[in-house]
Amino acid sequence: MTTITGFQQRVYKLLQKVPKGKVTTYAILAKALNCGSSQAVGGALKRNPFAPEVPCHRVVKSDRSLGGFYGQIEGPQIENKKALLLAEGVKFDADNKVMANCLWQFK
DNA sequence: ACCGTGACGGCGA
DNA sequence: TTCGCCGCCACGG
Repeated sequence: MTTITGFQQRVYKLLQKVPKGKVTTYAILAKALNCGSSQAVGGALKRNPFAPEVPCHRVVKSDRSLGGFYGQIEGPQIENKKALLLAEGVKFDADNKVMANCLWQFK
């Protein structure tokens, strides 16, 4: 039973606003949603019922590390996430961190 | 209705 | 500069 709460729907909608080749952070999303907790955003993405429709792979932590993907904070899925972003033109640092200029801000 | 947990963030030591 | 702790909102059991 996919219990989609209004908050989650809001997160997905906003996330779809992120263009290809750019990434955003949980904090930025939270702020845009006027929410003080990025964890809430992460929780929503974790339970993301719209796998490919919602580009949850374009969301990284505020320290620009990959964060999580498909319910995992590390593992093969994360590698896939990185590959996906690379395929979209997002560049990474030597420490598996996205370049700051690739960050998308809701302005 | 209550408590514990979480794909996080920021500040302090 | 790196590691650790507390705080935040929302959700599941």
